[in-house]
Amino acid sequence: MKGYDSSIYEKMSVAVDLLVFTVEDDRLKILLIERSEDPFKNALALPGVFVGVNETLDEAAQRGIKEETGLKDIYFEQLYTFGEVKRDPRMRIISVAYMALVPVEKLDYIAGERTVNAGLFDVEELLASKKKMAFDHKDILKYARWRLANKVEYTDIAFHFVGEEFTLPALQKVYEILLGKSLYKANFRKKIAPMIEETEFVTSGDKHRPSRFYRRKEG
Amino acid sequence: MKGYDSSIYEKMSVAVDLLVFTVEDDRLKILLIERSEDPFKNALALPGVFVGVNETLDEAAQRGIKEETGLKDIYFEQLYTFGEVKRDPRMRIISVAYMALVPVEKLDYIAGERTVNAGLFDVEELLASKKKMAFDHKDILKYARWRLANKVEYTDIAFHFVGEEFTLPALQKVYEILLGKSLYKANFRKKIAPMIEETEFVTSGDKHRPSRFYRRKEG
DNA sequence: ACAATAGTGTCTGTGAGACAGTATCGA
DNA sequence: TCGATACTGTCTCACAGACACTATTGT
Repeated sequence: MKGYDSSIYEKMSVAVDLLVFTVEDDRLKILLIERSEDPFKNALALPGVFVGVNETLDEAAQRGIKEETGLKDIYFEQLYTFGEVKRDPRMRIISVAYMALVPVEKLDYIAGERTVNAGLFDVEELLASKKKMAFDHKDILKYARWRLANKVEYTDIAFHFVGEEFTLPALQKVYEILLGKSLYKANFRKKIAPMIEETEFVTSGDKHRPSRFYRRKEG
Repeated sequence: MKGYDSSIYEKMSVAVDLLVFTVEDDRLKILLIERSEDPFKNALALPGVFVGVNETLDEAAQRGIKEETGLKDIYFEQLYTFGEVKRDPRMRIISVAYMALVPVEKLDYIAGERTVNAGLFDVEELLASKKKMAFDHKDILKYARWRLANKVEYTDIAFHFVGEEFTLPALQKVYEILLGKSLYKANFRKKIAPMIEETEFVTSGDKHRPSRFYRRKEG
């Protein structure tokens, strides 16, 4: 880093953009806001915050999640950093995208206080439509959707969409939604079996056989 | 993004740090420089460049690779963005880390012109030793090493360490180095058979059976 | 009894792991 | 012929896919 003298390079703004995903009504959804100002007035956008000088990227992401959802202690991970020169027409902004995964119950809990112009949107529908989103946010969403589909195959992310205790049909549905295809019950259960343990509880009230609740097992 | 008025947030410097990996003498190596100035004078560091205001992150990475190795058109990908507040003791710098993977022949080609204080270092040795590196660069290296080990299992990255035409023993060695374990010849060949096609060439001069050269097949 | 969904048993094919064997070079 | 490395054949076992079967609730 020749001389490492940054003064000859102009500094820039660094923002964290948030992709808060959840599964609602058997669909993958994302929390978006409707912009109230130009540029991209009235367009859908990812919520985001600027990174403060005394704040790490993770801290900024956490702060943003708190501001938008009221939640802390939810799962999130850095996704990718977007640095096209003109991604924001006004000024140079580097955007570090973070994904957060939330069981929908946690969001419902604070639904009443939801910002009036923020809400959950169907991801597949949005991506399939020609609807424009602000900035490069549609590209970011597309990339995040792709990563989710990938990671569900070799990690545990699907579990972050369900609560502490969950039924296997519910968890399977999450897998199916993320993978975009249906799975065989028996095979799914065999695959998941080593990662979970039974609870003593079962569902009730449905007009069919009740479903047992499980929780994650360490290991 | 409340108001989207960035003026209340101070701007910061954004740098790209480069992890140029290669395989030399059956070892995973990385290109590092020895710092000539404080802070961390004489410590090993990742080469890096600041991101210019009219330059994307990828362009900055490419420029940095060119400056350090003289090479362009080599494989690279964004790794992760590091944003600890005090990662650089002098000022706030956000570092977007990029990995580049190069067959060692390409680096040898320009070995004569190598910067006097830059060179290839054995990655495992470095990580196992207590030797300090500048800034948080040892953490970055550790993470990159981990990612390489992971990605080799479900992607094609290993191919970037060999040239256009390569023998299977050579490619297998790359896999073994990245995975950190030895593999069975027969199984390895069966696994990559669908990804390659024969050439008409074989090695010669060795005091044993010659080895056929292969090249990648599309698909 | 029936509709509906939860949950299990088992056959099959595919692919990774293990290992023994054969092939082809230089000396 | 021998040492060395390239390359192949084949057995086994774990696991994913497919599908048929049983179980338990409410009405």
